[in-house]
Amino acid sequence: MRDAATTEAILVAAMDLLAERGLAAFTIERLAAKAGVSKATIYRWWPSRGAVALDALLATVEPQVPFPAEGDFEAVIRDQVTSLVRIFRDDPAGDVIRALIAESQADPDLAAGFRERWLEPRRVAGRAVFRRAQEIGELRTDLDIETAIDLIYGPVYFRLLVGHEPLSDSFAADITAYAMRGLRP
Amino acid sequence: MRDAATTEAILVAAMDLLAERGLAAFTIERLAAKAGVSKATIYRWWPSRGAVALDALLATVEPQVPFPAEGDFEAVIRDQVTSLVRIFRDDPAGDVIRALIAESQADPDLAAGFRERWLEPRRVAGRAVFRRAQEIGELRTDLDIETAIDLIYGPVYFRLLVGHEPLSDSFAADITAYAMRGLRP
Amino acid sequence: MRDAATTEAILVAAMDLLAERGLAAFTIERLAAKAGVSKATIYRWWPSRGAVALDALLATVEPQVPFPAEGDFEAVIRDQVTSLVRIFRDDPAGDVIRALIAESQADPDLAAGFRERWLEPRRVAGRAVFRRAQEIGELRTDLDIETAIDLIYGPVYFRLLVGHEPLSDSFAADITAYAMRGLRP
Amino acid sequence: MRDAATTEAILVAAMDLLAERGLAAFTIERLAAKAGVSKATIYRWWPSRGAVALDALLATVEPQVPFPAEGDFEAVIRDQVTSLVRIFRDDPAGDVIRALIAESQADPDLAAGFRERWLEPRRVAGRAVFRRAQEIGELRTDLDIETAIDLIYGPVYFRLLVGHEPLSDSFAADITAYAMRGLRP
DNA sequence: AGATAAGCGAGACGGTACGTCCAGTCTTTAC
DNA sequence: GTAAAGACTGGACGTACCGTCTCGCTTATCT
Repeated sequence: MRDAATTEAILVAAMDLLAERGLAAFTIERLAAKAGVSKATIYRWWPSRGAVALDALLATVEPQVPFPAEGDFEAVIRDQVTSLVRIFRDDPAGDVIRALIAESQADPDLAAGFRERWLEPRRVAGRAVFRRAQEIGELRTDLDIETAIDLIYGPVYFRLLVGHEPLSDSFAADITAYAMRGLRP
Repeated sequence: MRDAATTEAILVAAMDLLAERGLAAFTIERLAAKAGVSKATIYRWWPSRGAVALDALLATVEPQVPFPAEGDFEAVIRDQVTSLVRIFRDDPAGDVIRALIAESQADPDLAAGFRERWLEPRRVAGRAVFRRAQEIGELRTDLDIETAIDLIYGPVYFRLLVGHEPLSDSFAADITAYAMRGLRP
Repeated sequence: MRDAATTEAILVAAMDLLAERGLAAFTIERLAAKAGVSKATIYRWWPSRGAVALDALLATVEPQVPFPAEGDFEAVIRDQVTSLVRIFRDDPAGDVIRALIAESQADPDLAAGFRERWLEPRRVAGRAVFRRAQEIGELRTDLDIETAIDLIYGPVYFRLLVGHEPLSDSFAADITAYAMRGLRP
Repeated sequence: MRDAATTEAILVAAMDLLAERGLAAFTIERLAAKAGVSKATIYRWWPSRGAVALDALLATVEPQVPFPAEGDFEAVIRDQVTSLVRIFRDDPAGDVIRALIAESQADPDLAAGFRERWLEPRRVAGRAVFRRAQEIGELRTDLDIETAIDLIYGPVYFRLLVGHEPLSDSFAADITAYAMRGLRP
C-alpha cells in the first residue's frame, strides 16, 4: 500500500528541485535525498524521473487553467491563453513543462504520458469550446479543429521552449487576436 | 590547426548517431567511437554534445530551406513552411532539432547558440519577406512581426516536439491559410 | 555494510595483478576488471591504488614473519632477517612492498599507512627483542635502538629497492653477523 | 646537433619541478611548459621522465660528495656518510633520488641507469677505500665488501625512502660507529 | 652564397586511466 | 510488510598526460 505522506514528499521535492536547481540537477539520487526517501521507493512507484515530474506537475497545476465557462468566445480564448502564458512565465510549472518536453524527446513513454495526461485533457476542453463557437457562428465550419488549436497554442509552447522572445501578456493577446481573425467566418 | 578530416568525421558521425539511435545514444563516448576519434579531440573543439549536434545540423542543412525569391506572398510562405515541415518529418535534421531544443532546456549556452545560429538566420529572411509584404499591402501594417512569424512557425515546432498530431503537408497548408487570413488587411 | 566476498576478490586480484604484471599494470581500471567489480566499489572503500595494495599485502602476509620466540639472540635475528629476505626475493609480497614504497614517494597518506601498518608492527616486535637482549647483556646498553634496527633492516630494503646485488640467504647471514659484532658489548 | 641551452633549460626545470612540486607534478607536459620547450624536444633526447630526472641529478650533484682523500678510515667514512645524509635531507637531490628509485620500480631501464650512473661510481670509490682499509689492517679481510658497503649505506637510503625516522647527523655518526665496530678485525 | 637539413616550438591527435556521478537493482535492517 | 539505508554493477562524464605526428621557422653546415 502506497504511503501517501511519502508520495506527497516526493512530488513536492520534485517540484522544488526542478524549480530551484533546474533540469540538470533533477536526478533520482538528489530527489531521494531531498524528499528524505530511498531511491528504491521512487523506483517502486515511477519508471523514470520524467514520470515523477509529470505527476508532480499534475498534482500541482491540475486544478488551474480552467476555461472560463462564460463569455464572448474570443475573450474566453484570450483569457485562457493569457493564464497559460502567465503560468509558463511565472510559475515553476513552466520549468517542469520545459523539462517534460525535453525528456520526452528521448522517452516515448513519457511523451505519451505527457500528451495523454497533460495535453489531451486541455484539448478536450478546447475542442468543446471551439465546436460550440462553430455552432453559434463565431468560427468557420470548414476548419480542422486540431490545426486551429495548434495555431493558438503552438506559438506559446514555441516561446516557452526556445525563448527567443518573451512570454508577455501582450503576446498572448496578439496571438489570440491574429489567430481569431483567421479562424472566423 | 584543426584537422578538417577529423572535424568532418565527427559531424557526419553525429548526424548518423542522432538519426539512427536517438538522443539517448548520443553520448560523447559513442560519438568518438563511431567517428574513430578520441574523446579529447571532441572536447578540444566543442564544449558539449549539444554544440556538436548544432554544428552537425548547420553543416548538413545550412544550404537548404531558402525562401523562394519570387511569387505570390502566401505561396512563398506556404512553400517555405511546407519544406520546413518536410525536413522536420522526413530528414534526420528533424531529430537533431528535437534533440537540440531538448538539450537547450538544461544548457543556456546551447540555447543561445541554437537561437543565434539556427533560428535567427531564418527569421532574418522571414522578417524581410514580411516587411515587403506589408509594403505591397499584403499584410496589415499594425502587426508585431515577431508574433506574426511565431503564429506560423510556432505550431510547426510544437508538433515536432510534442507529436500529438502529424507533420503533414496539409497541416503546413492549413496553418499558412489560417494564419494568412488573420494577418492580411 | 561492506560485502566480504567483494572485498576478498579485490584484494586477491590486487596481489595477482601486482605479482604478474608489475606496478605499471596495476591500475584501478584493470584491478576492477580482474576482480569483476566496478570501479566505484573500489573507490568507495579505498582512496587510492596504493591503499588497496597495502591492504592486500597485510591480508596476505600479516600472519607471517614472526620473530622466533626462543633461542640465542643472534640466531633469532638471523632467522628473522633470513625469512624477510626470502619473502622479498621469492614471494609476490616483495613486489608489493616495492610498489608501496614507490607509491609512497608521491602519496604521504600511503607513506604513513605503510609505516604504521606494515613497518611499525614489525619494529614493535623487534624493539622488544632488542631490549631483552640488552637486559641479558647480549647488546650494548648505549645503543640507539632505532638506529640499531635500521642497521640490520636498512640493507635489506636497500637491495629490494635498488637491486644492485641479490637478496641471497648469505647476504642475510652476513648482514646479521657484521651488524651483531658492532652492536654487542 | 643538440642545443646546449635547451638541454640546460630542461635539466634545470626538471630539478626545480621535482623540488618544488614533487613527483606527482613531474610530468613531461609540465616539464616542457616550465622549460619553455616542446614535448617533442624532450622525447627526442630522453626516453622517459625518469631519464631526464637522472640526468638532472647527475648534472647538479655529480661534482659533490667526494670521498675525503686523507684521514683516519672511520673518519673518512663518517664524513662521507654525513655529507650524503645532508644532501638527502636538505638538498633537492634527495627528492630526485627518491623519485628515481620510485620510478625504477616500474622501469627497468631507469633502474639500470640509476645503478650504473649514480650508484656504481660511488661504490667504485667506496670499494677502493674499503680495500685500502683492509690492506692497512683497519678492516677484516674476510668481509664481503658489497655487503659491508650496504651495511653502511642501506640504512641511509632506507630512511630516505621510508621516512620513519629522521636523517639526522647523529644518525650518520651512529650508523658509521656501529657498523665500523662490526667490520673491524 | 644558397641549398639542405637538423633542431626546434607549437600543438593536434588517438589513447588510457583518472576519479566522480548517476542509473537502476538488490539485500539487509528496523519500525 | 513497507520502506530506509545503502552496497553493488555498469557506463558516461570531463580531465590530464602519454607518446607520436605534422607543420613551419630558424640556424648552421656543406657543397
